[in-house]
Amino acid sequence: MKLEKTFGETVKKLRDDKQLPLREVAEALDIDTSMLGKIEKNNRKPTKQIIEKFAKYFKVSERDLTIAFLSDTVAYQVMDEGDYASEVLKVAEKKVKYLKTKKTSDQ
Amino acid sequence: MKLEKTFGETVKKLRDDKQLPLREVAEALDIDTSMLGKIEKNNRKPTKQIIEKFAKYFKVSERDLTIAFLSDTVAYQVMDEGDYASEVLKVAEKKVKYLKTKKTSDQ
DNA sequence: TATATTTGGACTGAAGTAGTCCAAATATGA
DNA sequence: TCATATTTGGACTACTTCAGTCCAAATATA
Repeated sequence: MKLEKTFGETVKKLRDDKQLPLREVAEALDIDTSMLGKIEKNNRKPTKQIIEKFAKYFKVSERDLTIAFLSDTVAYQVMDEGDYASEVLKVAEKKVKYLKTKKTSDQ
Repeated sequence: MKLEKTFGETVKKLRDDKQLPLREVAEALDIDTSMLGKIEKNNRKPTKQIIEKFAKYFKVSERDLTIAFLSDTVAYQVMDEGDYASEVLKVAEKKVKYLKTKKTSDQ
């Protein structure tokens, strides 16, 4: 089974693997040490800019990091709302497909 | 092809089918007429309470309305973020399943 | 024991948003 | 055409949310 790590867990692992302290990474990304700690604990959300910096600094795919982050947000959001989570995501997928088609045919 | 209507389109249709003016429905739901108009145009989000009132007033499933609304939110949210929409939703589904399992085994 | 790191609480400023109010635009019907 | 009802949207307010900061306590390291 593939374990679906949160964004925070993902970036913490990147840092741990290189045995770097929060201070050093935070400095490199030009953010507050405490901020980075919170991001790793999913207590604060990273901005696009911060995700970009993470990707460059750790030399990982910005796309993958972005997807990891956005899917986190969506997952927690739908889990907060009753027991419809899976259903909501399924319908959302249909809507996305529908809206994409619409968009394309609009041009 | 099943057309995936937005929440606003859904409730507008319910109202149109009964040929009711915004004023009357708004009054019954105890919200501002302008507010209802905006909800139908997806310019304002309904609260849980308003969704509940819609369901009761039009005698439709609250669950279905809720899913229609939440999936709207999620769909537009992920479409705003680059071209990763479908991928994000797929990963989010995995995370939801993973988190549900985790939650169950936690108890 | 001293130093570095991690954690978390409290706060601030800014952004976002539900909801209101009103007036202009549009439709309805006599 | 005229009068009335409905719809639309802009501007505003009050409230909430949240990224980001600062600092001090807790914990780890050597």
